[in-house]
Amino acid sequence: MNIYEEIQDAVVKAFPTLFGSDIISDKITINDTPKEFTGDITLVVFPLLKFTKKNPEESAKLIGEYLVANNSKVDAYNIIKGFLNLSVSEKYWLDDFTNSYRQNSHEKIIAKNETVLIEYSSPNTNKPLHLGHVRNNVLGFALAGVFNANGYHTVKANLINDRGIHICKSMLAWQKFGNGETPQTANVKGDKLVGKYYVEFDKHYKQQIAELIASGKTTEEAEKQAPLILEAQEMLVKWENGDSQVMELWQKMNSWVYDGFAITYKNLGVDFDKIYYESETYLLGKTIVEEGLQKNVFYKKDDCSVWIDLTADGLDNKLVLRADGTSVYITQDLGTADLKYSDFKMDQSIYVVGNEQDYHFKVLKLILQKLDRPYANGMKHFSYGMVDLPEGKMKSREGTVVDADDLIGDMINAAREQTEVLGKIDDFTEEEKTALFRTIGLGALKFFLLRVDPKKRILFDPKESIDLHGYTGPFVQYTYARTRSVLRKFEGNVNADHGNTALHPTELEMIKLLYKYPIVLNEACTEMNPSKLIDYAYEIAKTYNKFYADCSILAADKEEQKIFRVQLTDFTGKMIRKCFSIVGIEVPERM
RNA sequence: GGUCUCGUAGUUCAACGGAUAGAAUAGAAGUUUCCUAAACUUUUGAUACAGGUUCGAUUCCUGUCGAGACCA
Repeated sequence: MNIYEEIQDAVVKAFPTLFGSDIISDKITINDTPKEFTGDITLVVFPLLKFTKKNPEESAKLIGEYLVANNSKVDAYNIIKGFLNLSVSEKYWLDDFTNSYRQNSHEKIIAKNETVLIEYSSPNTNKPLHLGHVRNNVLGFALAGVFNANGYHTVKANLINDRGIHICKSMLAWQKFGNGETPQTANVKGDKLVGKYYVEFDKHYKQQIAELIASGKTTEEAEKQAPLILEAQEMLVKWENGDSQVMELWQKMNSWVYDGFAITYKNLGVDFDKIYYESETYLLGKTIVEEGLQKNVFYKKDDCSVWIDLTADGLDNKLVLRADGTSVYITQDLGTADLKYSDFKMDQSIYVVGNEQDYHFKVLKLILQKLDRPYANGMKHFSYGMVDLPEGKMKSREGTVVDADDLIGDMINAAREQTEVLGKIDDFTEEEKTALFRTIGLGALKFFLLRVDPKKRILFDPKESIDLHGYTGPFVQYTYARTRSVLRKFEGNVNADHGNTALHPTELEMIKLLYKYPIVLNEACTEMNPSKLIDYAYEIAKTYNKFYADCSILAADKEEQKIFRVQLTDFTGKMIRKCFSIVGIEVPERM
């Protein structure tokens, strides 16, 4: 039990004796005391007045006196307006630090017997990954890390959209304009090559539309009748019928893309436990449609299309199978959901997908609930905001995207430039340097993407490079490197007894901050928000740097003081490393 | 047109309904015989607008204006 919970409990227990009435713990609001006031923990008294039947000051006084008298951890109290500020004894904080340091951890994570499946990334195989995917990947990986650190068994899944009309577009364009070009002959990554033909398709398609409009067609007619789109549709039909030539082309081009993706994933440092392919799951949904018709959850229109009426739930009628019997997106998702459950029997199934699909996932969950799927209630849409450019949304077709590989490369170069100017690592080998620049560049990128509330959209200006100073990954990494440097120079036993030295205010602040780790870790999980850990790691780094400036560590006056400060340094470094490792950011020993 | 998000310093982000709205960056001014100055210290600067609920509203409700997404 942490100190916040302990005080809350104590207040609940005190109520009958103090005021002759009961109180439920929900009514008790406990905050950290703002820095400008004396105290550590603040109890807001206003909500309790109904139960104390006394004025704020008197109620606060009684509670304060009780806590000081009955709880050895509470040293003193003061009252300002309706706020009861409690001071926790320095001994409590110090003892907690000492114990945690010995056990090398603050946490007592209880393994939960629950499986959480996290689906993220989920790319299309007709184009390379861009910044939007990078946010998805970084978030998905971090979220899995958060659940894992909280004791859940996690499965990271990637559902690859490897079929459909968009794939046929790039296949067709390559066939028509490619002259047999391959990643080897063109010397580009496979996903880049395929993406090039996707753009190529669109270029020619637009040209044909323009020609048709010039010859008197409406825009709508032109879009439907352009020869290229008709050919692509024909190719899709052939694909669905298993035409051997089309299948061969499809397999060849997809394998190029997978080779390219593998490189990008590796550079990003993300991975997966299970990969699903839509080409293997898209048919499964159709049997569920049959089932839904039998259960009268779905209904069939005269044209044989199948629908579900969700108006009673505040949504619309939604198509689940087209009149020609082909699947729509949601049909495939129904099938994949069943497959995931039969594979992993997960308790929670989290979809890391952009907020543009909020409606889609509401519908998906509702349908599966109506079909009595046991996993339906455990489905969650981790809905994150889009990454927008100053000009607006990124569009692959129009080439207005920030390419993932380019971005990673740019970040690593920026890290290289800034590091070399400082000249601190001239003794590094080339390999060590390369690894360091990668650590810093990716650290900056991931931190940038993770520091924001996932639900909010991010504005990214490619002209302004991602910062390496201030509230950034490298700032925290630098602080870690500092702690390591101190540890390298310290000659002595880190595990020696530090005694009970009087603490400098910044030291105390540091200990209190470190104390919060389990609370933050839990919060990041229940709120599904990795940015909580990012923010926490930053706070630790900031406070440590202040401590570093305020207090001399290795040249401390007394030996016990030195040992304490070295231990604080060690623990801080380990904490930074732990937080960062959970969300997928590396830390360097030197930088 | 319908549904759903979102409007906080010049800019990018914080703030379970709690105290004097925090950071970073940009701007101004400082800190290096000493553990890594990618650091530290000081300083300027914001809740779109109008109502309502509340002891208390950036937060909840209503309307206006503005941005975005989805559904046709």
